[in-house]
Amino acid sequence: MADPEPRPRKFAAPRGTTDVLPDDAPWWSFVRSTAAQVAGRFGYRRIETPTFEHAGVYLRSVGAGTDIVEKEVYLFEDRGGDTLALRPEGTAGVMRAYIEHGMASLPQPVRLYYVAPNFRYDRPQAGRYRQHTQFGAECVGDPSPLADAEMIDLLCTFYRELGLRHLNLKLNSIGDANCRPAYVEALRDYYRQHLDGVCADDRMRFEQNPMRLLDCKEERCQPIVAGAPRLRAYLCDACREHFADVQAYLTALGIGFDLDDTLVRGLDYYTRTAFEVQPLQEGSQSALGGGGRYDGLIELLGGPPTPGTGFGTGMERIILNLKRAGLEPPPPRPLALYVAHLTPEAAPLALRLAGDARAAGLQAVVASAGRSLKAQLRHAGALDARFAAIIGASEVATGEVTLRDLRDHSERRLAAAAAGDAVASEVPS
RNA sequence: GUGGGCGUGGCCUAGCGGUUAAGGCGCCAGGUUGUGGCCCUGGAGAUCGAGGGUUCAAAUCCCUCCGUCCACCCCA
Repeated sequence: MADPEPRPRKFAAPRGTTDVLPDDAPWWSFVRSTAAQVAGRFGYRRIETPTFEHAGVYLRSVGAGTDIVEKEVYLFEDRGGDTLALRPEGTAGVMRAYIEHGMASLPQPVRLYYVAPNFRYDRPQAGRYRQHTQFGAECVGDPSPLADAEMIDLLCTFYRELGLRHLNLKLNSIGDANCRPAYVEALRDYYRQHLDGVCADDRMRFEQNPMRLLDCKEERCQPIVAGAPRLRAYLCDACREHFADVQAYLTALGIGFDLDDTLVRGLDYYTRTAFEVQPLQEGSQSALGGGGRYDGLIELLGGPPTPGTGFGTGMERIILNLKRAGLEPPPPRPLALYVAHLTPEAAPLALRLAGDARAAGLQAVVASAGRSLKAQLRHAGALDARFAAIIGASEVATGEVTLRDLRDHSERRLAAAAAGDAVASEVPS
């Protein structure tokens, strides 16, 4: 033999991406179907937008000065020369679709939800991936605080139905175009006096995105954050009232929350309500979900002035927390029937029998050809099958099947055509 | 972008300078003629992450890179 060719290089999944293997699939179907059910019960309808958009959709809407736009967006040029971007977050694409398809002429508000992958080029870590999946919902065309409360209610209901406990809802209002400028002014004035004692990031934020000075985590900046003017004190009457109503509705719903002055969204089109949910325990990073009101966004994307509010929540982090909480996903369907066959003549019967079982809604697997009966039954055991059908020369001759109960080891012979039903009558489907 | 831990067959792990890299799980096959889960036996499967260096000799020491995990940051 000639020298074997050098083995081709083995590939690994790109950094920050994961394979969802069969063992984890039950978690995913559980979380996905719960999302669909809960959203459906709130009257939200599913929307799917492309995984990539013209880059401007995201760059304009997510906003300059944010980490996402500065360094995390996957940008690429296609062969036709268009500049495109992989979806870094869910809302912008949905709003683009709202505008493009004239949803403003549907009965308002329009309630939409999605489950879709998002892409951000940041450094992977526990619960942080370059591709992650978000369940999100948007309520477009309703300016009232009731819509904000509904979003939070939907999100909390979702978590509750999954079985997640010990969550902390943080709530804030960041004002609107009427009142925020005065606040930002005051904040700037305050920080101007403290610029020496503040971290380098903060000095940049001071210039580019003063609101985000408030959520600086740097220890030495904390006293300065603590002494900063309170945004809530600057809210105009309309915003104050809106915020009070959101809280009243949440209270009526029995949803607990903590007010948090430092919870901010830096950009102008974010208005009023902002919220975030995190696991109660390790309060550091790893928000499970968050959202808020974005009354300026649709206009920014070229649509008519339209209010909107929504949330996004990370599926991988949810599953991580479900596992940490010691919960189990609903068990997958068991294998009802394993069909063993001993001769080439038996194979067609085996295939037909498996087909009968499947038609009855059961899970059935046919053994690979050419293995000993012992090997086939061992395989059946390894797959945790409930029944094994055995088809050898003797069964072929009589058109029968030997059906073995793998729990109590009992066996009986019956007509091949009846075997599928026999299994079905004993295995819940 | 910054810092730290770790990289030995599919998985977990032993070996930490010296002949053909060891074990467990898993996989495949046998333990007589058509029968599983226990037990026994055998087999396949590793250029010890990659490249360079030190040495008579390196999986074992040094350097670089890559990957991965964890934390910071940010976010979901």
